Amino acid sequence: MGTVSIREVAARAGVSPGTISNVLNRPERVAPETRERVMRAIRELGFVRHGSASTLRAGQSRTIGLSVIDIGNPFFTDVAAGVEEAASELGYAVILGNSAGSRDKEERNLLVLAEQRVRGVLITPSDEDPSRLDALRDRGISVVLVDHPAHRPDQCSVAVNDIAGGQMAASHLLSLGARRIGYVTGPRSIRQCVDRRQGAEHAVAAAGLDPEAVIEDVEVPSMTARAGQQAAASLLESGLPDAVFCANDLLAVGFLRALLQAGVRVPRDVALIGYDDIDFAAASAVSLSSVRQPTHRLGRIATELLLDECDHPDTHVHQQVMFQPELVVRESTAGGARPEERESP
Amino acid sequence: MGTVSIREVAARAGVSPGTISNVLNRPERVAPETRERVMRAIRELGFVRHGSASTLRAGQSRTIGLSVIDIGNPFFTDVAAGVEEAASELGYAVILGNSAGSRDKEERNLLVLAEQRVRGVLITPSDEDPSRLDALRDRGISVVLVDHPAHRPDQCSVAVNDIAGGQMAASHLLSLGARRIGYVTGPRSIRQCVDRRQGAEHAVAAAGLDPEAVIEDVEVPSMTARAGQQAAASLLESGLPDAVFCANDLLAVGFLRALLQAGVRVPRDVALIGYDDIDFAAASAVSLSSVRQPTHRLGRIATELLLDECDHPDTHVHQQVMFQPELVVRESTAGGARPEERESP
DNA sequence: ATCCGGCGATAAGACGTTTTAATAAATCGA
DNA sequence: TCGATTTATTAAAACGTCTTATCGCCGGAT
Repeated sequence: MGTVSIREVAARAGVSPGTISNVLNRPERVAPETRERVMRAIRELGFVRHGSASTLRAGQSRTIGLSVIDIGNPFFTDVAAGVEEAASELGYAVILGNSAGSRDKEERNLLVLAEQRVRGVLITPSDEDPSRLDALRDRGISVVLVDHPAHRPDQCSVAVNDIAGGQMAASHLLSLGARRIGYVTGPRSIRQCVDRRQGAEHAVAAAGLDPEAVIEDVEVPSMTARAGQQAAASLLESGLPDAVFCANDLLAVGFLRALLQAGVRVPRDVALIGYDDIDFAAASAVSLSSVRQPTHRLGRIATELLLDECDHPDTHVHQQVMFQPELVVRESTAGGARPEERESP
Repeated sequence: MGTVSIREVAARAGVSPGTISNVLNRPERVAPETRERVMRAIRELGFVRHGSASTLRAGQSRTIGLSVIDIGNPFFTDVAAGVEEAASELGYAVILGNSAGSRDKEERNLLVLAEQRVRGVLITPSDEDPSRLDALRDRGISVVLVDHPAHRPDQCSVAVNDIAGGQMAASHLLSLGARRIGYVTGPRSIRQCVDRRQGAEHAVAAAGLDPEAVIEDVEVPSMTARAGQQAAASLLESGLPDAVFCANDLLAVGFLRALLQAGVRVPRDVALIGYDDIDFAAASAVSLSSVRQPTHRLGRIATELLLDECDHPDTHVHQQVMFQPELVVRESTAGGARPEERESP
């Protein structure tokens, strides 16, 4: 029972342990006949290589870490699926960490990854502080930023232009006639929220208007549907703007639900746009306009960059990949906020 | 640079390597003064324990594996969040595997987990074949089934009564007057699909009707929104029943979308119910009736059972936990399929 | 003064693999 | 036929930690 080691396989095949290792790691160096004999012994004994021993001796593992902010958000799930797919193709396992927006939790997760001596880490950092990541790099663990542009040239990153996305969303709302735009956002420590707002400001300014007068912030503590509902409640109390831009679709879905429950008509009374274009945006009560990001590719490319950096450190060139988002118009902004649309009640 | 080992910490603190190990693993055995000195050295040198060396020597790791069928399904995401949360609290890391419905992929994932010498595995098996899991158990890796009842008394499992759930859904549809019910299902190899149908049969039989005459199967190859759309297309062609029961919400969301696009009114022309009660069920175009499962708890309890089995093998008693699902009625079955509801067009 | 028990700390040997240098065997050119 | 080269295999030493048995020390009982 229990564990069968390389030694027993060696005995069974009538060779030395070193040869087993060669069959496993450099099969071309061992004679075909011997190789076949060893493979048979492995099969017959049900041998499975001890990854920890291998990692210990070889000094490097076949696992990578993935640290995301909210595994419950379909955006990150799609990214994770892309990561898992690419990693699995290249023979790597993925250790998942969910920081749930907490700095502490993220730190603990990174410690676990460091202990596991993962080959590299894919991370959507929960804040701008680079010290923890530098610590990882000092330990020889490569880091690729996901959905976050790298500030340093010696670091890979894969991101989507959030400023452009915010601009698209806001100028779309402006084109519908909106002159007061609510911006429902998560904490300011989240770069995405800040960038998307900045993009919105650009759009407003480009339209010859004053961003301060047009854009009204509603900040909520997390980026979930529940928080979106809260935001709607607060805005219903203080007075609704012409249009609302939610920093992600989860917020928008919750926001929409609360609005409809309160009898507000979308897009007639308020136009609404989200961000991420998660699968359900198209299926929600009023189908949701949004800003689409190539999520699956984000995960895949990030993984490929990371593993290229790990497996070919000499030829690897660091890249900061920046994708462009895409506006998706649906019912929630169709026609829009102008009162003359359709007959009045 | 790079890695600082226990030995250097020992030198710095003026003790032997064994003492460092004791501080790390049995702090109570070392004098408070020494402990403090060691902790300081650890901090100053930025020492991080080499998990692989530890695993190799100790013969057991602090990681568990999680193998799910579809990480893109919010049901599994919620389960995974529960798992991650509980594992993290108990100091375990989670290695994620997504079998994407493929037997091969699942097998590869399990091999990786075996190589990593994970302490245990949480798995939603993609089929009924227990041989792969037995192989894991033979290697001393505990296995807990998630969303799947164990057939053996010496194995833990956490599941939800799918027969009861199917019964709830179907009897609800019957109570609305439905006499022909479409059942949109994934492959028959998926136990959930089979059980939920069986529950529906019970409900139909209990109503004094013939299940064969009432229930009409539409089988699709995967349980995604896209597949739901296909199912709708096929049913639109062959003629719509009074009501439709989709084996999960993803199918139902896609089904609903296709129906609405074809001008079919829900629930007036067709009543529709899904399964899982994912977050978006309440937010879809016509809010979706569904059968709720305690997903997060499923993941948490499964993890707690697994780690209890690992950490206290002597006192551990195997449990087959079975939760009861809950019917959630929303618009998609409100009023229902009877033609006399509301005025005609 | 001696012995005993208990506490803290240590020395040294695993754990299972990879790797390096070395050996043995086979192939080749002259 | 002989040395030179290549090819296939091996022996043995790591990798960093945990653990077992051992040892020294101190206080208290004899």
